[in-house]
Amino acid sequence: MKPGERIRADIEGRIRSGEWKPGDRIPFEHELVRSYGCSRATVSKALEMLARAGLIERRRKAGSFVAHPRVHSAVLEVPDLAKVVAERGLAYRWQRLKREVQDGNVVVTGLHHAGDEPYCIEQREISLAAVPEAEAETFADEAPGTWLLKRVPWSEARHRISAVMPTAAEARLLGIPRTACLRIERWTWRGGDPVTSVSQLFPGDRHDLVADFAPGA
Amino acid sequence: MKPGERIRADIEGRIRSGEWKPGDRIPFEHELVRSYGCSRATVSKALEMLARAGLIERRRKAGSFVAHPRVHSAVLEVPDLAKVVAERGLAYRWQRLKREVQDGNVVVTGLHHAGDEPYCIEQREISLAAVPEAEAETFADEAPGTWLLKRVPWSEARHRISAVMPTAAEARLLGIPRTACLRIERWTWRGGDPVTSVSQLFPGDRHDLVADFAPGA
DNA sequence: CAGTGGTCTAGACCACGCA
DNA sequence: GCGTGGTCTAGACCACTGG
Repeated sequence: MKPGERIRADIEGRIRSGEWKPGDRIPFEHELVRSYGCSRATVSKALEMLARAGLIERRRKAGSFVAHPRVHSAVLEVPDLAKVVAERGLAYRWQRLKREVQDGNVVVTGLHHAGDEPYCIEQREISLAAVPEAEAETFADEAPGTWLLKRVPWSEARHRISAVMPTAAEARLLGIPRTACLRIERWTWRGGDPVTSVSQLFPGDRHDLVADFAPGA
Repeated sequence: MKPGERIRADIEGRIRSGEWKPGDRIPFEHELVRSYGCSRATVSKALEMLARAGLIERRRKAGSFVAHPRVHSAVLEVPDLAKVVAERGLAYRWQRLKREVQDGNVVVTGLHHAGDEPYCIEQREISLAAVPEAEAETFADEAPGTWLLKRVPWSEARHRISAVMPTAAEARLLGIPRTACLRIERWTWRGGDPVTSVSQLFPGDRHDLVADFAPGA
C-alpha cells in the first residue's frame, strides 16, 4: 500500500472505529512525518483528503481534530427518468401534451410513461435567452430534459421535494385516484441566469428517492 | 491571488462559461506548468481539486477532460428538527408516546411539535448491541435523534424519501385530515452493523426538502 | 512503448491565531 | 512571538494506458 493511502486508511479507521472520538486532536503533521517516516507533503495530502471528506477539521496553530458528525447530509441522485424506467425492465416513452412560448420561455408539458402506465407529469420551462435552440424544437419525440442534457454545459441547480395531493386533472392524467404524490421541482441556472425549471409529479406509490451517505467514500 | 487558486479559477471559469465544453481536453499538466510558470505539484493539485469537484476527468496518457455533467445530484441536508422549528421562530417540543424493547432494539414513538401543533411523527429503533446506553434511557424529555447525536460517532446512512397517505391514526396524531404526507426513512450503520433506523412523517403542506447543487462549490 | 497523470521527497516561505 | 497548517518549488520514480 502506498504511504499516503496507508496514513489515510489508518486515521480513518481509528475515527470510524470510535477509537478517536469527535473533538479529539489527531497527531500533528510533524509527528506523523516522524512516525510514518515520510515527507510532510504526503502527510498533508492524506490529512487534506480526510478534511475534504468531512472526517477531520484542521485549525492552524491548534492542530487537526476529529470532526463532529454533520446532522445529516446525503448525496441525492435525481436520475434520468428514461434510465430509471429502463432499469425496472419497463419500456420508456415520452408523450408531449403541450408546447407554447410564454414570456421568452418555451413551456412544455408532457407525460413520462413506464410500460403502458403514466409515471410522471412534467411541466418545464426553458429560457430562450439561455438556450435559443429550444425555439426550433418541438419536443414531440424527445423529453426536454434529455434534450437539454446534450446541449447545456455545467450549471447550478436547486431542488425542492414535497408531498402533495394531485389536482383532479393531474390524477386523471396519471390514471390514479387522488392519493399522495411526490413532487420534485428543480431550478437550474448558469452563471446566475436561469436556464430551465421543471416540476415533476409522481404517484407516491410508484416512486421514491434514495440518498446514500458514507462520509469519506 | 495564489498561483494554484488562480489556475483553478481560470479553468473553472472557462468550463462554467461554456468556453470549454464537456468532452474537451484541457491543457496537459506540463503545458500549464509552462504557461503559468509554476511547479507541476501546484498544477496537479489545482487539477485534482477540479476533478474532485467533478468538473474534469483525468485519464493517464490521454490527459484531462471537461466532464459531462452528472444527470442530477444534489447535497440533501436533513437537519435536526429542533433547529428547523427554532429557525421558523416556533417553540419546539418533543413528546414521547411509547417506549419499549423488542428483539434487542429500543423502539420509541413520539411527536415533534412546532409551536402548539404536531409537526412530525417519529418512530425509531435503536440497536442495543450498538448503543447499550439506550437501555437506561427513557427518551421522555429528549428526542432519541438528539440524544444519539451526542453519543454515536461517525456512521453511514441511507435515506428514502416518499409521499404517502397517513393512516387514520397518523392523521389524528398530526391533527390533519387525510392528506399527502412526506415520509423520510433513514437507516444508519457503523462498520456494517445497524445502529438506528427512523421513520418520520410530515404533513405535506408543512414540510419540504431543499437541496442545492453547485458543482465545485 | 512513450507520455500521461499519480505519487513521492526534501526542502522553503508564509499566514494565521493562540499565548 | 511562535508553532501550526497552507502553499509552493524542483526535482524524481512509477503505473497505467492509449496509440
